[in-house]
Amino acid sequence: MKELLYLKDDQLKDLIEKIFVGYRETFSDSKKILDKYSIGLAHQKVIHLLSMYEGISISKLLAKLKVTKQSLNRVLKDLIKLETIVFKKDEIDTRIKHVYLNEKGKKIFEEIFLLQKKRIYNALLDSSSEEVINFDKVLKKIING
Amino acid sequence: MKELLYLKDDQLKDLIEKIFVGYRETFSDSKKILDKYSIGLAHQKVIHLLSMYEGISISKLLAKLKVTKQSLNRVLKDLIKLETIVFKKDEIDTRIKHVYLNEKGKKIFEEIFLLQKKRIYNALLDSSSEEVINFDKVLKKIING
DNA sequence: TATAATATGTCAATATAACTTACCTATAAT
DNA sequence: ATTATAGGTAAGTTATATTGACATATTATA
Repeated sequence: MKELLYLKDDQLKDLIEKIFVGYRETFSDSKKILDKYSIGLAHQKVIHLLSMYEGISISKLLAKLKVTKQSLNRVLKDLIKLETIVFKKDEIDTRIKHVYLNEKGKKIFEEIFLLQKKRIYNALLDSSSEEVINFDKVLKKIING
Repeated sequence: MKELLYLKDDQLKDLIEKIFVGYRETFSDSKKILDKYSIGLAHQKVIHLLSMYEGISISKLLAKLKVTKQSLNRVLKDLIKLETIVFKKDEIDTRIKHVYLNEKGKKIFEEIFLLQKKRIYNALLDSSSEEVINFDKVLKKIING
């Protein structure tokens, strides 16, 4: 057991609180835009992933979100009603559905993202490239358990 | 506008996804313990803060959690029923209530924390002290907007 | 070809955590 | 005396998720 300060319980508690607050703040900046379209955090996350992974399949979306089919389906139905997403069947395996943002969906994502990214952008702008790289590195290690 | 790679939209999107996943994973490791005591994520967060800030007042808890009184009250009632917390009136201003974990509360927190901290601990153990310091630094900047 | 596995959809019921609006008491500060 | 602060509560609602069960279409495999 190393005796490093940052491996002590108090520091770990502090980091855990920061991870929570960081997440909460990062996903609350765009609330006004979500309200404008009568959607919520769950929809924002899906739109975000659709923007990152164009044509992602339903099962891969599920794996990334770690929610149930039923839960995702509600969100997708809302997004269809809002006319923001389209589906395309896989040409080889027609069981697979690929999901895409259409033009309206992309526009709404950009509105959300414009607000959401500000916080991160400013934090990174105010940091050295090494700080940023290390932030990313440690976060990745946390994720990969 | 700097032309740094990590300030590009794709990288910002990637970081935002990581912040979400990092949070979700960090707060899901202890689910089994929560189930054991029939409590949820909201209770875990309160217990966590009570462990960090012994004797914190209700209003300061509310400010840290950013939820409504009604929402916090439900959680506190559950924790009272579970016999994990106690209150002490402020000796000077008796309107203020200080909240503490009792022995049982502290024991349950340790059970939760033991599982939860593993992920963070291992990530930090696998990192240099500079990486950890930079992680903390950037996270703080994200929080402070 | 029959069977199993995969990808997706859906119904019903329930749980968790939060919200809004409104009103209340007690105490402290001005 | 009035206002502000700290906290509590009631009723109704919303957002997001769950479990369990069942259905369909398609692909892979024995």
